[in-house]
Amino acid sequence: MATRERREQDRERRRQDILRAARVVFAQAGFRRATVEEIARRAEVAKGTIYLYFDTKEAILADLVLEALAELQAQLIAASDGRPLLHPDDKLRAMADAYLAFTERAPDYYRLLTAFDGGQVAANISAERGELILAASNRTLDLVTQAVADGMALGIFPMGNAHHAATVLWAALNGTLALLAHPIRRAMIATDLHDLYHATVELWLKGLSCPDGAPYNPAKEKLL
Amino acid sequence: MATRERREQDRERRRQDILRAARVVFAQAGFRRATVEEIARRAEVAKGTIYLYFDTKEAILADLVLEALAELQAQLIAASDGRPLLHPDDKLRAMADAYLAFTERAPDYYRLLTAFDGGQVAANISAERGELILAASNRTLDLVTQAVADGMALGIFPMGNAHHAATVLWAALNGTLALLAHPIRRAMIATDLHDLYHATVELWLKGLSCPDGAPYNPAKEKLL
Amino acid sequence: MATRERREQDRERRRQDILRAARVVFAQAGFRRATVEEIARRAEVAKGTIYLYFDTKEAILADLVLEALAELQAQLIAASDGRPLLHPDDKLRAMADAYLAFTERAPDYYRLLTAFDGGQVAANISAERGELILAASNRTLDLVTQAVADGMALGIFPMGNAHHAATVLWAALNGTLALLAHPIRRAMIATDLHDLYHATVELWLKGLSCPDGAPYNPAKEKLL
Amino acid sequence: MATRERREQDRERRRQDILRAARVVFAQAGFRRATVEEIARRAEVAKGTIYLYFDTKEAILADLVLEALAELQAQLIAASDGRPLLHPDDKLRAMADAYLAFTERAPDYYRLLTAFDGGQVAANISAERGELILAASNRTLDLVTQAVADGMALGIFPMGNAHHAATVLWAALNGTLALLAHPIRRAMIATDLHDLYHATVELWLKGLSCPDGAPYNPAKEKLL
DNA sequence: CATGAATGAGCATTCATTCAT
DNA sequence: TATGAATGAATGCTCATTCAT
Repeated sequence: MATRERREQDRERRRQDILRAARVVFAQAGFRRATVEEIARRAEVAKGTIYLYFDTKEAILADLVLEALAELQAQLIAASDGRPLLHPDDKLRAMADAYLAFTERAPDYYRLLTAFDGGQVAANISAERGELILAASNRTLDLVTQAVADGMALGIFPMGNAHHAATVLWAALNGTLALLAHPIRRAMIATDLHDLYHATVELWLKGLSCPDGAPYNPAKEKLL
Repeated sequence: MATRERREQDRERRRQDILRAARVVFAQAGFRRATVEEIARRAEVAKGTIYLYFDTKEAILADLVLEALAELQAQLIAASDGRPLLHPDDKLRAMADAYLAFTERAPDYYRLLTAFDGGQVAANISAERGELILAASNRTLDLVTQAVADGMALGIFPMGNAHHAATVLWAALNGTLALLAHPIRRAMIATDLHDLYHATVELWLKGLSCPDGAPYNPAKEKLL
Repeated sequence: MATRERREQDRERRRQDILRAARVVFAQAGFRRATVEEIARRAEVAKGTIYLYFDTKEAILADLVLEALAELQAQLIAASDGRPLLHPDDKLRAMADAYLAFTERAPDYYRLLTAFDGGQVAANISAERGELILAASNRTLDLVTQAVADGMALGIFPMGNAHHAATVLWAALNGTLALLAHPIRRAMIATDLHDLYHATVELWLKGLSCPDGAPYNPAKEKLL
Repeated sequence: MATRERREQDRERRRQDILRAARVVFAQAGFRRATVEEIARRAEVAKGTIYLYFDTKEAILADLVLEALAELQAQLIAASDGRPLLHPDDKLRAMADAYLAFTERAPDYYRLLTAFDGGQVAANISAERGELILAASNRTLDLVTQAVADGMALGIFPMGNAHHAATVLWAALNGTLALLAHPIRRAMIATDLHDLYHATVELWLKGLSCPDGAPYNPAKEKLL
């Protein structure tokens, strides 16, 4: 019976309408200041309708976060997996670029991700949803870890804890991206953000690959 | 007129009482969930009194952020300026350590700083206060910049944009510290946070000092 | 036309399904907290279907109350009418027992009856339904009245207003049963409820049959 | 300092204003349908003000119930304790009359008491308040119990379980009063309610005092 | 200056009822 | 007839801010 299928499609479409609206509202106002009323208005549905599709306001956020993570993951995969012959450091550059592009093409998704990281919000999310998010988050980092591990296996990066190294990189990138988020901090940065971001990547690559013993410093003895 | 001086002192003391109370309350409950009522209770003043010293709840936060930045700056200075003979990379290590220690000894100050970075709050702050915070924030980064510049001047770091390099480091450290903040993210990190943090510093030092041309990769040709 | 009959039967069956479901839901959650949604779920029909059979939520309750009264009436008749040779006071004992048994075997029906008595609900019920309920309620009391009247006719009870006497008994029984309903009140009663209930019946029988002039009190003169 | 005393008085007055308003609103609409908004409107205060004096809507009810029980208790005491030479049965008559008068002079208090007995409401009340209410409720019944016990001690009532007997009476009175509460039930009663009520008391007195063996029924053997 | 009572807009969530299909 | 998606009014409670004393 096509009716049922149609209905499911309608339902999914409506769900997406609401998510799309919520995405905008959350991004503009932040999670706490955003109101369900406003989301409903923007989605052009009644307030009660929201609750036919989502249990709570937090559940909407959780779904959006999952969506954002899925999107980010897709971008990272597109930037890396599709090109198996890519050199490991270029692969990591590509992934970092994909991340930056993601935050710029979908700044609301990025804000959602960081808003969620704020902490206070996560408490009210169902355990099941929380685990899904954790898993998705892990998967994203795993992609970076894999790229690093590949580089190590190929002898391009010195052997070591790939997960550890990947986390250092990822954290550094996040830190740089965070400069973008806050108006005051952003004003603080004279330099172009992209330069900063790329410099972070290059520094990490250099630091990782640079032979041990560095930073060599012949002047050190003189100083002390 | 001693009376007047006395009055000013009283006023300042009261102000500090309120700030001290607010610091605890904001740290415990987060800025949005914290209530002026609770701050007043903790400061042992009436709710209305708060408004004799601060225009809005946000203004309290702004002042606390300034306090936090001043404290952080003091720590950074203590870690660097006091020891002029310190080797530049050890100086940066010391500053990074001081930052980490600051976040651990005064986690509420750190939370305040990041809460403020959330963005939503900053919007409601007076321009004047905003500029003060920006200036204080800049001063903090300037300390790092100075250390880097010193290293460059001494020929220990290759010449370059010291401010740029310092920002890269600072952002990376912030990104690593942020992993601590969110429960889910934290669970994601198998490694010890301190290792990660120190690795970030070392990687930056190595990356900065490593001779250009790296990452050298003899296998690269073979791959492509 | 058998089709039509069939249709009527189907309709009636469906109606009963809904009533059966509502009975459970009302009993579990109380009238106000019960939701039409839950009734529909339990009856395995769509929410809208409910409104094809009942005008409002209150109308469902009204029908259930009628059902409950019919059931109670049936029990009272079974306890009395079927045994014409029963002595009037034993007949009343049997009816009282039947009432108690009814409240225990069908506590949901009993709760419905008392919920309806709460008053707030009754206001929203159609006049027609209200009259039906009044009539059914009267019929129940009439059974008791009849038993009392029989006793009077037989000279076992002193002549008097049978309806009046029956109402006194019925009200007393209801009062005793009500002690069961509320947790706090119930905790108040050290004695077993059944004892209380039977004592009420016996006291009524004694009081009714006891020769006038009682309570005889030889000590009375001394006191005053 | 008279200021403080004044303030306490103001506070108490306001509290009473709110209670008075709530008493009316609860009586008119029933607890569930009553809104805090409406109570505030009637008390001529803002909605938030209500919550300066009471934690929850339920807390208002709890206080009103306590007030009602205190008032009822006072009436019962006035009807009995003040007149030590009263004959026990007259004392019980006076107490019953006082109860009836209470329900008629303060029907909203009476409705509150029965609404509270509904059960659903009591669940949300603080344990402390619940115990206070239970205690107050017990005290009321204790007054009746004491009167019965006195009668037994004086040899006017046959010895027995005074508490048990008092509960039977009280339950019977409540049952009779309940007829008043519900419109439909009330219409059912042809007789005057007062007659019914007094008949209940007299029947109880007769039943209690009537010598055992009654109801004597010489016709019984003939019947069976 | 200090107080703390009063304010009232704001918000997430529920649910009886309607109606297009 | 049956469905179930959509509606939107309704409600208890919070809290930053004001202001009379």
